[in-house]
Amino acid sequence: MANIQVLIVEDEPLIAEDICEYLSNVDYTVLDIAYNKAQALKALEQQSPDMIILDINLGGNLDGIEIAHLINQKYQLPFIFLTSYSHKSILDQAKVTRPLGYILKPFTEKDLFSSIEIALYNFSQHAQPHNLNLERINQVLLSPLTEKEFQALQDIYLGLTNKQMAEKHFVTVNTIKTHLQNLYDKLSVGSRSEAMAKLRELTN
Amino acid sequence: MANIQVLIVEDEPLIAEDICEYLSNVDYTVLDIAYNKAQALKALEQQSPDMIILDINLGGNLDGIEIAHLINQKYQLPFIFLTSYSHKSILDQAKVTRPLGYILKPFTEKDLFSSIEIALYNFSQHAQPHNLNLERINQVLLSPLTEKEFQALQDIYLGLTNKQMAEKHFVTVNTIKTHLQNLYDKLSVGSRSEAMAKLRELTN
DNA sequence: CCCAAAATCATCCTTTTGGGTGAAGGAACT
DNA sequence: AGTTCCTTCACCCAAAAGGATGATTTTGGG
Repeated sequence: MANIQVLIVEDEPLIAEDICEYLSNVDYTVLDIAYNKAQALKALEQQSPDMIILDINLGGNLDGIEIAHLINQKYQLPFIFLTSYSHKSILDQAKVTRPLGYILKPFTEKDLFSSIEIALYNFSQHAQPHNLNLERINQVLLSPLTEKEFQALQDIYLGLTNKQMAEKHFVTVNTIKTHLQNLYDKLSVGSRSEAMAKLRELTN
Repeated sequence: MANIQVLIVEDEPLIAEDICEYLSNVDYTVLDIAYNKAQALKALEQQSPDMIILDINLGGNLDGIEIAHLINQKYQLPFIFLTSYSHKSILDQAKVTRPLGYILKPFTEKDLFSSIEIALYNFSQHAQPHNLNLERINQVLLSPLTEKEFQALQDIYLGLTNKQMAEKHFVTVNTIKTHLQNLYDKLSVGSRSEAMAKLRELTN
C-alpha cells in the first residue's frame, strides 16, 4: 500500500487516538491530527496528505462538511467521513461532497481499514477525471497551449484565484498573469469566465 | 427518495430478513432476495433493480465477487458489499470490482442506510451529464436561489461580464452586483470562477 | 554553440469584481 | 395594516483581474 499518508480531522482526542492506532496497525502513516477546522485547513495547506479522515461534527458545527467542499475545490483528495451523525438532513449535506466512504461510530479497525482500501482504490481508478485533456483542446486551437497555460486553464476551471495559483505552483502572481494572458490570447477570450464558456464550447 | 428497488443477495436467510426489514424502515423497496449465485443471476436478468446489496460469501465461495464483476460488465448498476470478510486478500479481490460501499457485519440499520445513500448519490453523479436546472440546484442548497440569482448564475456560466448582464436584462450594474452577492453567499463562494467550480461539484 | 520557445518576473496602469451598507418600491401572504 | 421577501439601485472602498511592454533565465533542438 506504499505508505499512505493520512490526515485525521477529529475533535475528540480519544477517538483520534483510536484512529491513529488502528491506522498504524495496518501500516498507514498518520501525517497529522487536526482537532478543528483551522488546524485542518492549515494541515491541508502545509502537509500533503494522500487521504483525509473527516469527522463531520467539529466542536458543535458541521465544519467537516465545509472542509470536504474545500478539499473538492482545492485539493481533489479522497476523503471519508467518520461520524456519529446519521440523520437524513446531515447525510444529504454530506453526500453532495461525494465522500468515498461514510463510517458511523462506533466502528472497528476492520471497518476503517476496509473502507479506506475501497476508497483509495476507487479514487485511483477514477483518477483521470481530468476531463480536461490537453491534446483534445489543442486539436481545436490554431496555436497550441503550452503546459503551463494548460495548467492555468485547469486551475481557473477549479475556481482558483491568481494568488492561489501562484502559491500552488510556487511562482509569483506576475508569472501566472503572463500565462493567463497567453492563454486568453490563444482562446480568443478576455476573462476567466469567458475562457470556461469557450472551454465548454470546444470540448463538448 | 423515489422508491429505490433493491436486490439483496445473501445466503443466510436470517440476515437477509434483517436487511429486508432495515430497508423497509427507510422506505426502500426490496425487489427480491437471492440466496445463491444462480438466483442472483436470474434476478438480475429478469428484474431491474436500481441497486444490489451483495454478500461476498455465498455458500462457502466468493461468488459475490463474481457477481460483482458480472454486474459491472453487463448491467453497470451500483452495488455495495455487505460481508463478514475483511482479510486483505479478499478485500483486494473485492475492491477491484469497485463497489460503492463495503459494510462489515455486524452492521446497524444506520450503517446500511448511510452507505446506500452515499452510494446512490455517487452513482447518480457519474451517470448523467448535467443541465442547469434551478430545482436540481436548490435541492442541494440550504437557502434556495431566487429566479434572478439563478439567471445571474446562468449568465456567468455563459461568460458574461457584469456590464453585459446588466444590458441583457435592462437593469443597472448595481442590481447585477447585488444579485451576484446574494448568489455567492448562497453558494458559499467568493467569485465567478468559484461559483462555476461549485456548480460542477453540485450538479455534474 | 546558437537559436527559438517557454517560463519567469517586474512595473505601470485600467477595468472589473467583490464586499458592505442602506434604502425604496412592489408583491405576496397573514 | 403589517411583515417578509424580492428586486431594484446607489455609493464607497478594497481586492482582483486584465492589458501592455520589456527583461532575464531555462530548456531543447539543430
